[in-house]
Amino acid sequence: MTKSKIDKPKAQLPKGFKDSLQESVDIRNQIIAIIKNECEKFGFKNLETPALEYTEALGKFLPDIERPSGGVFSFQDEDGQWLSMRYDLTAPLARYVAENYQFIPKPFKRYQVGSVWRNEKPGPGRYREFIQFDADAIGISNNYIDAELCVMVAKIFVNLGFAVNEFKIKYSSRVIWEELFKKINLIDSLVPAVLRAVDKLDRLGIDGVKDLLLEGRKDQSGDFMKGVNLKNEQANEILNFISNKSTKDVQLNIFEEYLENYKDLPFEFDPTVVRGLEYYTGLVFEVELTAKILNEKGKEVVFGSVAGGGRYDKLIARFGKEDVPATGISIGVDRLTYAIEQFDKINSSQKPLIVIANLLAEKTSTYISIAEQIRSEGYACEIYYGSSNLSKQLKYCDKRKASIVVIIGEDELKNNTISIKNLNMGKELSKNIDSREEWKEVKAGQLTIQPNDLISELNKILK
RNA sequence: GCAGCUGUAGCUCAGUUGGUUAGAGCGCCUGGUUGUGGACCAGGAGGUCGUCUGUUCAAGUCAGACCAGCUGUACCA
Repeated sequence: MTKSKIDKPKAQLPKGFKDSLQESVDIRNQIIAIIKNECEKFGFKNLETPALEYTEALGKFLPDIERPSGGVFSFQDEDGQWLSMRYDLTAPLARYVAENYQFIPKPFKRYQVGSVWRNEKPGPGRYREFIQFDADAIGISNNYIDAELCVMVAKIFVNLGFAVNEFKIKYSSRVIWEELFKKINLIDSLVPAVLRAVDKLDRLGIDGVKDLLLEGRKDQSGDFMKGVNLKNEQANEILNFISNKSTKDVQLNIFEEYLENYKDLPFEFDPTVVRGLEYYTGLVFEVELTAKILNEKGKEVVFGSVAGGGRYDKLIARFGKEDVPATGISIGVDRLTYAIEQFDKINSSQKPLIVIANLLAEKTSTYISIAEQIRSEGYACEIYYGSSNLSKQLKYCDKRKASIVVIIGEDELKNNTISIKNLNMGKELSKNIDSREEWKEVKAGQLTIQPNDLISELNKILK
């Protein structure tokens, strides 16, 4: 009995995950190499930590106490211990530093790149598995290091091919907000809600933020979001503070003093950069692409930040140690890859593929020796091992996006020649041909040469 | 989580006031052509109409519930 279709497993990618083809992987790897290289120039060293941590080690930082493991992929091991997949690279770093504090050099500067996982509703450009790149400096309280991190990130973007008017690094400080809240007598429990409202300025505009600080606002679908219900005067003070951009504190002054040395890089003070995270204690910053980004359907989207970070001096102390000053930056590699692919900033460096057609089974060793000759020149080369006719083989090559097909059949053998077919050129030529007979006759893009000239002819075409 | 919208072939969709065997384009496969990609021509495969329950002589079409997807919004370490 054949199984009914309904019993068979569905070939389906889990939602929120994605498969990546060669070209994307290639571009992503180049991006990572550029980022790593810059970090190393600034004295950061690589640290790799595992994908799994004890849930407790991650969960202790979770600011949302109501659902301590919400949004995290977790399971129990044989001993009943709860394990979780890392949801960022900062929490594992804090664990590493706390665990190895006496052995590591202080200050400790490390970078790390790796996949992280979040078990939450995926959206456009938002996956449940994605790659982050982090660089953090532990044990330095001087704000020069915060500024240096920003300079390093700016240089990374320049090296990735962005012009200084195509991105912006916006910075602010949590401290100036704390001072404002003290001044307007805001109760502590409302602080997170206020900061979250302010964080939405770029999307909702000043009126949207005002609505959120007061009674609330309706979204596009008509759903109502409750506001913070501040007093009018409090809300006005906050809105004022946002627009006049004049309040600075000591940390910000030191930070800006450092940046004076880099006037050519696009830094901008913006008090509304507050970042959602609870654990930031001082300076915060984020990198924004100013160029327009389109989604798969060609529609323009608000892309948001591609990197962000800040100072988190209390995070490591949660493991019961004393406060350890720390600051870091995190780059969303997948989002960056998406943007870079769209702007063609980096091209896939794939080697051209050459396929040797298989026409005469008894000539396999000839094909092999030619393949070896081509590979030793540095090109990718494969022999077609199927038994299809030439037409099928060419179709296959077309799909593989091969550049050249090497043809050695009876005709070539008789005359001691080799035919090479330039598929890209053939494609161009075919535009002007519409009869089948003519198409077959001209053998578009094809060239018959002496065996000794093979490599030089390939070089000519592929250079 | 909340709200709005949408579920018919691999993809994009049509399907009349409920009425035989549910269609098209694209894609895929085969042949025309066992030594020439594309175009063209001919043929073919592919559907429990999201799921279940109900109304009806009769449901892709009507009703209800559920499920899934999209969009917005919330949360986001």
